[in-house]
Amino acid sequence: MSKGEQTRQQILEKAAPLFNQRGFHGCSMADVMEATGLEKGGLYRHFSSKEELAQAAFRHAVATSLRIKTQPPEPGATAMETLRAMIARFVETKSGIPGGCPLMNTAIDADDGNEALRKLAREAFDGWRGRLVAVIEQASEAREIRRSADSAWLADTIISTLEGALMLSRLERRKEPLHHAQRSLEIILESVQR
Amino acid sequence: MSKGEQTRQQILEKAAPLFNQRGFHGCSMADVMEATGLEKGGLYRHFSSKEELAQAAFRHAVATSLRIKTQPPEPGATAMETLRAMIARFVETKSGIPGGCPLMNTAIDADDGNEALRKLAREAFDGWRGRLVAVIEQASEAREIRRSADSAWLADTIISTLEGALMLSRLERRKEPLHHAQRSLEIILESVQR
Amino acid sequence: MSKGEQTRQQILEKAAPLFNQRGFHGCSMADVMEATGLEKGGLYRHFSSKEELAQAAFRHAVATSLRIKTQPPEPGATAMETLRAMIARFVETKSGIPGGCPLMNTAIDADDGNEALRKLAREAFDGWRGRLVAVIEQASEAREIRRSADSAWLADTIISTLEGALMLSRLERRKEPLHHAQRSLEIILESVQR
Amino acid sequence: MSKGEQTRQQILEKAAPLFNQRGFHGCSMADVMEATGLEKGGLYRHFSSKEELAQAAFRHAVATSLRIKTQPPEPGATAMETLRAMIARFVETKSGIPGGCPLMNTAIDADDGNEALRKLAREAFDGWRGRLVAVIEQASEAREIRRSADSAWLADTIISTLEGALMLSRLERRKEPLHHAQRSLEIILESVQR
DNA sequence: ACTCACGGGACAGCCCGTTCTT
DNA sequence: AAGAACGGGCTGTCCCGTGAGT
Repeated sequence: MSKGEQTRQQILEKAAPLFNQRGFHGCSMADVMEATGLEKGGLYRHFSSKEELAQAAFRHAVATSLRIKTQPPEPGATAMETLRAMIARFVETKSGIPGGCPLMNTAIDADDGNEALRKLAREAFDGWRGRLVAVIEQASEAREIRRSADSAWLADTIISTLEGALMLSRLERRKEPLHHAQRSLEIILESVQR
Repeated sequence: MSKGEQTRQQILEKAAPLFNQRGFHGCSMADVMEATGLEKGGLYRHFSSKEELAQAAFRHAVATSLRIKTQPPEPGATAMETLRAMIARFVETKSGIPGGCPLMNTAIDADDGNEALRKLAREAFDGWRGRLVAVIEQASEAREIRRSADSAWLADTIISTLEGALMLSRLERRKEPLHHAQRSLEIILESVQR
Repeated sequence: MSKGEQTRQQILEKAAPLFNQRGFHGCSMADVMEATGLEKGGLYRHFSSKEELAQAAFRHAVATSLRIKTQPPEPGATAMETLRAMIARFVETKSGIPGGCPLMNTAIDADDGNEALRKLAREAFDGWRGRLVAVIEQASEAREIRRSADSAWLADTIISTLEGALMLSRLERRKEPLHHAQRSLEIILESVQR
Repeated sequence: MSKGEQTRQQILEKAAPLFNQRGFHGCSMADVMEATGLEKGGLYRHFSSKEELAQAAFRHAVATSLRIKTQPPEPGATAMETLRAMIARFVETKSGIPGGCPLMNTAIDADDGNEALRKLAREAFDGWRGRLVAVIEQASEAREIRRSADSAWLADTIISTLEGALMLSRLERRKEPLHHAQRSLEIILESVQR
């Protein structure tokens, strides 16, 4: 890896948590300078604007988050086991990046005009949902759940419940909401299981 | 209502949507000046700092939001009917204030250092949860649901699922996530009903 | 005159020479701050951008310049006497503002993209030419010069020769070019006189 | 021509129009980089500073301009014919470089502190005037004009009138001022012709 | 009760120039 | 000979807040 590419990665590693914690408007380029130890000239060599840096930082945060939360399924596990493992990992794992789930943070932060970031957040959620849907449909085909089960509904429910619970959990600084969510999702899963 | 109090209310009515949409850092006093038509001095007469204005605006937003979403239960309705109505109202009603749910927005926005706003958001969620818990326990005592049902768990689940779904729904600009949430909560409710 | 208006005038008095001497790109807002003793906040209260300040400063410079160079004609003077007096005043008078003729400076400085300034310079020249043409046509009607004399040509010649000579004169820091111009214009005037 | 010398020439060819159009402060090294396709290092290998580059670019612009405007006189032409040809060429020829006459542009642009550029502009005008004076004195000796004619005055007049007219012409984007200048200079020339 | 006028610091981004590397 | 990488200062502008004046 070239020197420049290396620096770029280091910037992203430092900047991603900052943007995730403070949001786009709440994190200044000076904050990034301080965190990275680089001067303006050094930063702007790798990113042509704060906007571009924030986007790259978001992608980095998502990649880091997902690398931790979506490990490959245990070999030999059934689809339902995989699904439960995905939920459990979300509930138990400390987020790979400080400041909570970057998807939700960015979704809220970019709810006003920042269309570029909004799009990135949407695509990230689409990716997550896609993976959930795939597993659900595997379960469906393996007859682990009823054929009539709606994979889009189930995936949305899992995402919504987990993200909402994470938000509550972070706000109140206690883990119950996440565990409550897990319990509720268990009920949902049982309801579609045959 | 005195002239001053009236002006204060007008400021809050204009400022609340701005802070809700753009967040604390994303909304400047100049934005509020433009929206209210007042000058700096006019604003700072009623609020000693941007911080204080943002907090008052948040309280205003919550009050507005809840006034719409938590109308008094239909007289004669059972506790479970009331609970379902509360959920339905969240799903169907357009938020009383532009920019989505102020509770969630503020929870995310104040996740970094802003402890004062954080506390307000937490209290607002506590209030909502309290009202849910009360209704759930009514249902419990009226034997509409199993005695063993955990009201804290159920309330958390309702809040998490709805908020998570609202976030998704706003991000993707479509209503399915909210309807999916309602369907899921129905399953949860049935599971505790005897 | 209100306090604000007074400050605005003081800003223009200080800024006009700076812009005239250094040009738009060569004069920074910090320069204007230093010259006026005001801080950023004070400046931007009166002018919403550097662009706007530069335009106002140009108008101020033109007004100052013309107030000096275009005094009302001596009562009782013939049109030709007035014309010669206008030329003489340009040649002899120290410019009302340091840095040379603001019309020419701005014409050159705004030759690249600055269309707003360009337009202002053009209008200023139009005004000057208009006044020359008026006097020339008076002379024509008073039969001081040949009826066939082309007032647009004569006005252009006076302006071109004087401005070109002023440029040379400033560049070489000696007055001969201006006197040479005056001599040449005298020949031109005699050629149209009957 | 060595590789290095060749690159240097290419830089000057690209940079000269930029500096001529935008002035010293209005043209950044980044602009030159973009125009030449070179990186910082490539530029600073050939020029030790922006100042030095600007001076070299000015010299290049003058050389280019003069190469076009001062072709050798027609063999067999009288001095006066040569003089008229020089004027005509200035009026008719499109400038060899975009942005107008580099001599005048630089004279105005360097009117503030830039002494090095000022000096170059002065020398360039001196060269032009010298050539005019030479031709005028040829005419004088050949008795094409009166012996008493002042060559310095005539040369200054030609330069002033042409440059002033060119400025007006560029400002108003029409050619009349230049043609008016030519007409006026014709009158001047006739006045010294015997 | 509110406007006007101003201070001064922070913001994103651009600038010129240097050094290291190839 | 030229590119890649970086430093650090400066630019125009926006920001929150204060105090005098009406």
